[in-house]
Amino acid sequence: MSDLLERLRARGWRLTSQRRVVAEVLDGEHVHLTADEVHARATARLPEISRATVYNTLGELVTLGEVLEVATDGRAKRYDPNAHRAHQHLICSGCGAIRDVHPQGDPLAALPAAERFGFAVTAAEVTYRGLCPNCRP
Amino acid sequence: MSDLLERLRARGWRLTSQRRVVAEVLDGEHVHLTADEVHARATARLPEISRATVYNTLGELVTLGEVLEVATDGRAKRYDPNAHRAHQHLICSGCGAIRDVHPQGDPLAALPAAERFGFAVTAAEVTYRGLCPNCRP
DNA sequence: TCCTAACTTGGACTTTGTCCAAGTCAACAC
DNA sequence: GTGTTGACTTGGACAAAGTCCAAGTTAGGA
Repeated sequence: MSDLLERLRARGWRLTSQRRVVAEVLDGEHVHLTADEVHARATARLPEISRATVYNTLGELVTLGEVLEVATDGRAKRYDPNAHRAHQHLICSGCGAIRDVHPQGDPLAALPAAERFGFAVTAAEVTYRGLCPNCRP
Repeated sequence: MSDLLERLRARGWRLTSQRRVVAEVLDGEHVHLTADEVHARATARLPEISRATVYNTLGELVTLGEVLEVATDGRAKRYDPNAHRAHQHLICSGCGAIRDVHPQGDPLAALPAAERFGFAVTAAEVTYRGLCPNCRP
């Protein structure tokens, strides 16, 4: 976390209280908050922080590669701070819970050249879906 | 296509001109239109069709399993009529073009039991990203 | 301690999607 | 054919998620 703030400062980021709070809210494992959730939690620590700043800051963190944007369902985007360890997502179809997971092998390898249609393919995102222990029948 | 309309009729669907037009617009390979694009094309054939009907019809087709909803980017959902042949998607990071692709093996198999956290995992969606031939440097 | 470019703010605006009451019509029975 | 009826469609209001901007504030270097 403070690593993150250090890295950002090293890149010329101005370290405002708003940015610090957003970074703090995003700290942890299996964190996948929407922008609105980030704003709600940030507001608890810094009541006057605005929605626009939360969006700005999240966008900057994504651009800097410190946070991943995850579009799981066509509703609000979610923000995943675990950007420095490759992983995929497992989502409960019942309650929407999200876990980071680590499949074996490289998903990119499964796509043969003949199926690449001349694209320079650089990434593969996998979303696993199922029912979590609480939602199972 | 007429297969589709037959299947729907067999399931008790009332076959209105609006629904027929939406189904026609969605016909084809590598079709991944947004609801708005579907509406625009449907309007060309049936000028008085409403946005609400396009949304309703798309929702019904998804529920019936005839069309897949694809959330690729946190913007508008896209509708993929190729629901009866398992496939994944390859998206150009430059221009947004989408192709259906068929990776080798079953992506589900890559997720070990220890990484399933007690979930009953039933599906895996893979999104490959890269630059298409036109957008490559 | 001052200065200034960078940052933040609130509110207006856009895009995407949902909901509803009122009107229309496909399909079935006759 | 014709009538009937419940399913379907419509337009408009509404909601959620996100973007944009002009004006005000401030972190950090000089």
